[in-house]
Amino acid sequence: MEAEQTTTAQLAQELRTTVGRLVRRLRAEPGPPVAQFTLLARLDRFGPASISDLATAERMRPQSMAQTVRDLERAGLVSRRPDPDDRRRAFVELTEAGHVMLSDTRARREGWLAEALERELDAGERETLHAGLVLLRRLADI
Amino acid sequence: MEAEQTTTAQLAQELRTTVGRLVRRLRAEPGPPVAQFTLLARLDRFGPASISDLATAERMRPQSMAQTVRDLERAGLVSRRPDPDDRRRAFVELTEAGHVMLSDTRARREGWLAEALERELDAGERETLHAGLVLLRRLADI
DNA sequence: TATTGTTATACTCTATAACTATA
DNA sequence: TATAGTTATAGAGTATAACAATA
Repeated sequence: MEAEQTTTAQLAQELRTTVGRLVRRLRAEPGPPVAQFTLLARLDRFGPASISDLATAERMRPQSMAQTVRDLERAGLVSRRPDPDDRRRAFVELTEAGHVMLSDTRARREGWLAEALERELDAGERETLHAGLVLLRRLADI
Repeated sequence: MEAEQTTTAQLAQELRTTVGRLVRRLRAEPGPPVAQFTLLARLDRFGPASISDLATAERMRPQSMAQTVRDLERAGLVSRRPDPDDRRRAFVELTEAGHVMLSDTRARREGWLAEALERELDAGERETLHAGLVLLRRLADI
């Protein structure tokens, strides 16, 4: 089907372009780097976790996750608590400063996204967006 | 509304996480770097354009776009044609090699995304995705 | 003066390779 | 041997600053 194929290819390009624009928009917002903020938010929502678990959750190499954690640790925003049952592992958790940074950023600056979702989209649109994200997630996990 | 706020915050986090995963997934696919491929696809679809126009279209700094164009030019995939009406400007356009690379990549490797859209999603889901992308684009353009 | 474009430089993000320590 | 984690290194992607040429 010629028309169908064209549509799919266009959708692919649209997706690529839109994702690129969105990433740049997110990055432009002041506050900690996106990857670091994402990790802080994850730790806050799901609690302490090991490097491996965090890497798996974000579909990222453990070495890459280790870098992000190292940067956050140097900034004093997360700390490590050794796993008493397995001395190879350590739980990464938010420090008090990490909590403060997170809520601070959410409230003052990085809240941009949440605010935009509230302000620019109505309830129905948020549902549509959610449905779209579920599909994007599925594509990302293939 | 407490519940409403929580939902919006969660949606924001979901968006952030999903976009991150998707970017990494796209990057993992073999072929030319994502930014370069995106530009090749744009030139193919919309025709020659100046650096400034391309930067505006992708919501990117002209200096950043100049880098991408320079890399593609060095690889022989795009060329510049001076604008006869304005000697500051030049039109960036696909070379024959650029066309070949584009269709080659689309067919063999980078076609992953288009294929996935065909294979993993049905027509209704593609519509939902499209609607979601329109909203994401709106958010990116705020 | 404003616009188009360039080069230099730096930061973020993430990957692969090679390694240590523990299980 | 397998798993958890680290450091070293490199490449992609993009930004800001400072500049040159043209309008």
